[in-house]
Amino acid sequence: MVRADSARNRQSILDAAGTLLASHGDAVGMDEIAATAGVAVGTLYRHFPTKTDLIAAAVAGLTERLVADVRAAADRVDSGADPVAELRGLLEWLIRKPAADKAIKAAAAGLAADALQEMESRGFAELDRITVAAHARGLLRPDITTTDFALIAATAPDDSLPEAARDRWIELALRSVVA
Amino acid sequence: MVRADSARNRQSILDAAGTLLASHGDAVGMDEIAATAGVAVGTLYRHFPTKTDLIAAAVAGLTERLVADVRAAADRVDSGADPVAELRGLLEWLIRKPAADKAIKAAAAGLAADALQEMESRGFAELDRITVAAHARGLLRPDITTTDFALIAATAPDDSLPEAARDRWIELALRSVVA
DNA sequence: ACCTGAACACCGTTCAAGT
DNA sequence: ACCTGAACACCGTTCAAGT
Repeated sequence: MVRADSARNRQSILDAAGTLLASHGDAVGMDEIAATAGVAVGTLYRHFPTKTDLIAAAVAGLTERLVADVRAAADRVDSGADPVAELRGLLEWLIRKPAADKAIKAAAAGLAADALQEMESRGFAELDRITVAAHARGLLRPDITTTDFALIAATAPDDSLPEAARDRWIELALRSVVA
Repeated sequence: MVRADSARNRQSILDAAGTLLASHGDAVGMDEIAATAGVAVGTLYRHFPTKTDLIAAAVAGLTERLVADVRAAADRVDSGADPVAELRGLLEWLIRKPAADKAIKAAAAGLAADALQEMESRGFAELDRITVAAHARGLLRPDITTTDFALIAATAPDDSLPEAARDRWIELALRSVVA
């Protein structure tokens, strides 16, 4: 049984971390996060033994949303939507996420691999639904797999590139998979 | 006229930084680099006002080699080599560089954009030679430009991905440009 | 002009004391 | 059990003194 104030503190810390990391990226200090959350640093460290752990927890929310979006896209495909258009939409989402999430993503640079693994294990099945549907309609090159899409997603550029370059990247990426 | 010892110090610092960054990445402290170079920290800061500047200087060497490699590939194309094979070779080089260089590359994470710009301004012309030759032989899709290759190079994954994934990435990347 | 290295500032992390 | 916040450790950077 967790104490009510402990649970509340944990949530306050996550909220504060999410907000501050989003606006200032990696640069926020643990002291500042603790102050914003209304707790002492020691309390912060009781919940998250290291700054990396805290960032990982804050990024987890991002992953949730990604998985939810992939599922929504898969649902639309089941309802007759164009699989390739949905894949394009997902890539656009991945690249164009609001600046707030970008900052978190940047802050989590070192965690990219972990996050991808997390996404794979939980969102892979959803992505696979789209791949299967697309193949059933003969829209993809025969050898393209769901893993290929994960690979493409993993190498997606961030918004440090100019808009035109990002659009072009999506075109080239889709070109490598469509029939 | 620079004092001989000053020039010597600068070189010692660059050598030490190159070695230490290569073996330990970003983790090396300025004190350690200074000690290895046989100078005081203050001297290090006289030559490179910030750690970022020092890393940038160390990375410059990498860029030189990249440009040289692109030029060599372009020369081989002029001598009749297959342009697509040369492009594949360049991508492989980019992904598979020795671990030592990778560490420097990782240490220079924040400088990626600058390095790319540097490469573009100096290596773009070399890369363009390959693109032109490839188009002349009808090997590329008509709309593919040299900028597309730079874009692909910029999004190349590093060796955090398993070998098979890196090979597959190269396949997909080439697929998006070949006719 | 350039070099030295002690000192400063900042920030992630710990821990003895409190409730 | 959990919270507090002063203290520690580490590292990038500065600067007064030396040559």
